[in-house]
Amino acid sequence: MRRHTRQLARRPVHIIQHGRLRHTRGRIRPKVPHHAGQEAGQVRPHHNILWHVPERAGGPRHGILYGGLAPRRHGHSQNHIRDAWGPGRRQPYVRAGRREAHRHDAGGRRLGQGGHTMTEWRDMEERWQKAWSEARLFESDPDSRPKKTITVAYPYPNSPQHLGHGRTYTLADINARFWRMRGYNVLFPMGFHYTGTPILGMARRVAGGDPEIMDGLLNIYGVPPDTVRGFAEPLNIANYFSAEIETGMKEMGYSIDWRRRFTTIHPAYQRFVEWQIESLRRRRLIRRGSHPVGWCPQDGNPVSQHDTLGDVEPEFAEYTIVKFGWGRHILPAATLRPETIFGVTNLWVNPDAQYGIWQVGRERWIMTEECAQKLAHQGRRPVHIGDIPASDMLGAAAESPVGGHIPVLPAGFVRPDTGTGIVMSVPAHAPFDHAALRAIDPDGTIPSRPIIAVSGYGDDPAAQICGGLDTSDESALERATETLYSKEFHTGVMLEGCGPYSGRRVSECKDDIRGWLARKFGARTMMEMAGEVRCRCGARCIVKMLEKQWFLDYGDESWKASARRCLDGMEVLPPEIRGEFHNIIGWLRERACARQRGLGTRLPWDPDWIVESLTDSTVYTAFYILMKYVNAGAIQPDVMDWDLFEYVFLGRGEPPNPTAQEMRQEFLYYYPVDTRHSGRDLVPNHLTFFVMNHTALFPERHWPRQIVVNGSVLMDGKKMSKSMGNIIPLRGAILRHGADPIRLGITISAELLQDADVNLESVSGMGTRLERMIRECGEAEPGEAGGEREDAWMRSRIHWTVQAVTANMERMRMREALHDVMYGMERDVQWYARRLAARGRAMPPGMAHMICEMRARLLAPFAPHTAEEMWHTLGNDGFVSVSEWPEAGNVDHSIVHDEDYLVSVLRDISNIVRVSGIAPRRIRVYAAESREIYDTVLECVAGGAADMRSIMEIISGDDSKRHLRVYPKEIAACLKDILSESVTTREARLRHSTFDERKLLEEHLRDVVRTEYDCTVSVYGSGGVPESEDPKRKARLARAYHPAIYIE
RNA sequence: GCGGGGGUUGCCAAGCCCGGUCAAAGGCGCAGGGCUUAGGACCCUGUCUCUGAGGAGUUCGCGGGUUCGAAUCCCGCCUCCCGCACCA
Repeated sequence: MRRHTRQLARRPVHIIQHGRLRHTRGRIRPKVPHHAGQEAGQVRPHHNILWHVPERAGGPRHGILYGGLAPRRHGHSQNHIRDAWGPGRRQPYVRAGRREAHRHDAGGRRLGQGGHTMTEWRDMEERWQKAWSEARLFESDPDSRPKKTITVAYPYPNSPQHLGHGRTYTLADINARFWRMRGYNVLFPMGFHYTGTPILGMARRVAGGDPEIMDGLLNIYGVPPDTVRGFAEPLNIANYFSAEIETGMKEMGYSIDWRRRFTTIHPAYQRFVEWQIESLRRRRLIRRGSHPVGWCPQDGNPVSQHDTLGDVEPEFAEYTIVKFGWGRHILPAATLRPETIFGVTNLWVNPDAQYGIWQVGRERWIMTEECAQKLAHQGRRPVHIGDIPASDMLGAAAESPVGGHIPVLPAGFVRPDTGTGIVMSVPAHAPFDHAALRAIDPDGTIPSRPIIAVSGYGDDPAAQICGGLDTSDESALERATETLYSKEFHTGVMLEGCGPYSGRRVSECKDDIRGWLARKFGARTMMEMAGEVRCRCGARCIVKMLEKQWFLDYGDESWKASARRCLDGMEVLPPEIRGEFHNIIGWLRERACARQRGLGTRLPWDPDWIVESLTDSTVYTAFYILMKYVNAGAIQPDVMDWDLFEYVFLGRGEPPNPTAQEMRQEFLYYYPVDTRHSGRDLVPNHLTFFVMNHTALFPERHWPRQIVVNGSVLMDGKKMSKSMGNIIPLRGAILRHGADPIRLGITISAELLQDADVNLESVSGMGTRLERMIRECGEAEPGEAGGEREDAWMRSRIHWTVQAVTANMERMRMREALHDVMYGMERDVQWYARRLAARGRAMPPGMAHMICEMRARLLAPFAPHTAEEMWHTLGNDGFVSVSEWPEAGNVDHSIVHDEDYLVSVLRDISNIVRVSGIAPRRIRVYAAESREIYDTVLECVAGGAADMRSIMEIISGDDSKRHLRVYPKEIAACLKDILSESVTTREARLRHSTFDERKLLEEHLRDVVRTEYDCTVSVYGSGGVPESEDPKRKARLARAYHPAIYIE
């Protein structure tokens, strides 16, 4: 059994943890040249012609350009739509008075005068950021209002932020801004996670002048050369990028309380981590054990993915070392398939390899030097006591643990650096063994010993699968091996002669056999890299068993139970991710919680170890509350001891000082966390640890209330990564597109849990839309809002929108909410403008104002800068960011119902016009006069009868309806109509059974149609229309809600 | 292997939980028109097929089933992606 690492990487191998079978994966990382011009700080906005819109003279031309739903070209120009904004339209910004003065207060140059450059847009955003900051708008301290503590996983500053990071933070910010407007005292803090090893690796590579990383820093990240030189020092990297990220967050307009900022190597934070880890230890959740890690023998360091050449993830395979006796010596054969011990016919050694004799415990093992070195890192101490030529072993009769003697034979495929250099030969089940054995024993003197029955492969599976193969073709043998191993593992059954395991499935008894060999025959295990992994220094990595490693026992059942209880008591959004948390808790087990290098906090009781970085970042949400005091100088880190934390977090003991008392009060106010935001990738680790650690450290009333998980951001359908060259740095994107358009682009591109494929065109489309909204605010004046039917309709639609947006935002369905604000409302306003035009009215100024103001408020969480600009342009004081979230008024359902009807009739007309190609001169509409059948069927459907048979039964069984029995055709037609409508439409129609179609058509359809088609409109009842008025006999086709139409 | 999530009309992406609002939202792209000296931007219209009448036909990975009715529910299959730990 065996052998080539090359092959190991391609077939299922046993990974150390629980012996779970796991596929190793090949990773392909195409080299893609980085994109020039993406570097932060190198974008020159004035060169961005896409954004340059020349100023125009006639400002009013840009009145709100709502075209109708389907204005025809046949008739008038569409200008009536614009004219709907009517007399209220004027040159903006030329009026004197308070409002005007106010606008100038808002600062400098305004937008909305007919186009802007990117520079102007950025000026606008910066102006508001500055105003917020000066007004300390987002600083939160306890007060009498209810609170919301909203947090996001803090960033690891080893690179600038890109668009992908922006998504989680933007969602959190939208959430924070929403609740703030709803009257909550929102705490939204931010810190920086300095702890960790990747920065260490970067620093080392910079120090070594690694061209790849230098290129990345200078050209992709745009770090100035002078600064990069300082990056040999890890702290400089973290400081540089955290500042960079912080600036980016401010540029994005995040409503963060920056007074609470910290880094995880701040002395105060370290005191906090000491308290945390010590608490866990006192709760007996920390223990000691040994643990395998990838290891570079040259550097003497653990290696993880970012330390390896090609960023290969070090993965381990677990070999079983089966001891074969040979006189006073042991021949240790390493195998991945211990179950095949029953089928061994011989051992293989490499005739060209160097073997030595090593004292291992009380035994003398024969193995290669490489093997002895590896064992030395895995808790054994082989002592070299001599060499032995491979030839001395050839022909020896080795004693098998399961009985009998087998010969030692030579094989070239045995690699001295893999396993022990000695291999079990199982010719019945291993194609390589079969081929090698038959090559030196063509007559079958040594017969195969099949021990696994596997359907489709006969009595000698390896022989069969090798049947048609060229056995000198290694790759063919590898493929055969892979196929056979997989088949045997999953479907194979142990044959007779396998001791207690006969008749059992391979997949079920493999681990048992390993255990049995270990117990009865002293078999050992040995870790080996699954595939060749090289350190960045070039050395080949091995597996090292770290002794006396500290573990956090996430496997503790009672701990898991309380985590489940916490989870059950909290909201998880989106709901479908909840099950995943439970699964993860299910398989969670001990996890190393300390390591030997990197930035971080030392274990209080064992200063040789540093608290591992996913362990020191589980409950820091509580620390923001204290950090305000540290940053303000109200308390010094050196007095933050065990007693202080016990008091502040748990109320234990007496307050050590007045500040502690204040902190306790603030903690009680802000805790628990109301929302924890994070990306999906953190679900199996940080978010679950967040839950686990809270339950271990805090009383139940302080357990988190809600977790919100979002998907990541893709570029062109691919995950953003440096090696793909598709990273869009956030700050560069802001320069190019503006913060608000990016915020909207990210939010609207996908549902919460979906990965968002952001396209930059739609981002800039957002920009122009926002700009138009600002512009429109400049043309709206407070005033009379109109009392006509269409005004009432518009108001109802606004109320409906507020309801829908609010409900969606409460459930973190930000995409849908934004959709209603950006597009839904837009569509309503278009219809409104069309109705106004039909009646020759201009939009009442008050209504235009109300629409704009509602937009500003609903948009404020999403596009805060734009919303502030709109708010002030409308003449409001203060900040929309802290204004009240709109309350939804009552929706007049009957008006909405009637307008929906008009839209549907209009749609019918435009369909006919389009299909027939007629330029209408006259449109005749015949409204159905009786709705008895329709209403009857509608009632039946509402009552659950949706098929003809049951409807006919109901009608026949009701004296008042029985007379309708003779109209089955009509009934069927009504049923079809009704079923094609939505449930909400049906309900609305049920409620408005007194609805008078003809009257509505006469009063309203006429105007709308006439304006758009420039033709006459006649409305009739369907009964008794003289033939002169109904030349094509259409009137009889009228159905309820479907007037007959004739166009000439 | 274990666990999770997908496959929708040119692309991205809703809908699926709660079956008829679905030829299927919205965005992008594309086409025509408007506006503009022009380009860009913006606005309108169209964008599965057929249609001189509001209609019909064929679609939602594949194959079955349940139902008056399925993108939506059930069963089977194919296929893609992600996580699996000491790493943020």
